[in-house]
Amino acid sequence: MEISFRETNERMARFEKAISEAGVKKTIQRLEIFREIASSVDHPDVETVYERVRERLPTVSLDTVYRTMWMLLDLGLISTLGASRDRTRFDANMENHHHFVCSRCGLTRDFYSEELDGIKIPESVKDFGSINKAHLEVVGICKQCAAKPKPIAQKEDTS
Amino acid sequence: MEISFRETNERMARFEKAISEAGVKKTIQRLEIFREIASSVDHPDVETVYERVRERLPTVSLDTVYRTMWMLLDLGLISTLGASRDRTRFDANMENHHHFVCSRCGLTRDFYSEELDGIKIPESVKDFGSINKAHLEVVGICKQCAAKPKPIAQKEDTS
DNA sequence: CTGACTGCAAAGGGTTTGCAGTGCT
DNA sequence: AGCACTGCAAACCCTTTGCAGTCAG
Repeated sequence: MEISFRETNERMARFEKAISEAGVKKTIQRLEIFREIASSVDHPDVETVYERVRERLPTVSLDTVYRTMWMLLDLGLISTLGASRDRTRFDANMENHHHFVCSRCGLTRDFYSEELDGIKIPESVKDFGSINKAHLEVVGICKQCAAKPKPIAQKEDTS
Repeated sequence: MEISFRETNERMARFEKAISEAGVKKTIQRLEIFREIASSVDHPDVETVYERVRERLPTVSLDTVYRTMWMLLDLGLISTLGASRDRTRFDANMENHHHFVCSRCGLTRDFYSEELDGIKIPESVKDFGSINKAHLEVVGICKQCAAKPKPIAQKEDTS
């Protein structure tokens, strides 16, 4: 499965715009890296993007892909799955529950809602596979982080 | 904020039961590591669990905490946040959407639902902080993994 | 032209593994 | 007593960083 031609084009246009507005240079590497992520549906990791881009641009280096991904994130052109957590975190709460996650510091808290537990998942999702559970991930800024000024252009930390 | 005394006790009872049913040894380390995660609300990472357990059990080693966490996961006593992904994965889809995630292989696919986009988040969640967005994470087993037999007692891979 | 960007190689940091000693059942 | 488990240290792998050459604006 591929992203539609039209959608890919729209994403590329957004890229051009963001790049020029941010005043950063438009290099072949950045273009190809963004084109790769913009045209894939599988949410690849850095290594995967690297391998795919290398087919067209054999000289790219892995660290350029890393640098570019964080840059694209800063420009708001892409996002990370799971609120950009780094280390694995664990949960001993085995009941049905949902999460509030702070996108700034990674703080995660449980909340409960019977209404949400009974949520209706579209039939089409079953095309992907069998469903075990579902939970809502609410992303925001926790009170503690809101009190502090936002760090400028840095990878959000997860302390 | 702490987990209630009653709830912690229930979790400890589940631990005893699972440990003996699995026929693995009940060591001080495992007990204290599970007690720690079972009584915390903040979904700590391995390092954090390590530091906290070390206050009571100064000789535990970091690798024992790692080994124990994976064991608890195998026993179904805990789970990981964000479907146990390891490396960071990226998403160029900036529209409102939701995810289906295979807990076996990490395959992730988008799906859309206007009904879900308009979901009602409990007022109480605002006590944690401001809300930017929310999306449903549906966890299951993808068709490809369902066709293969499940690997025995291994950390799920995310290829 | 000139500073931002890339590629390389080396460093850094989190996680895993082999092994000998320890302790649970 | 036997064997699983722990602690230690080294290995491993993913990610970041310093630097000199290169290239977009």
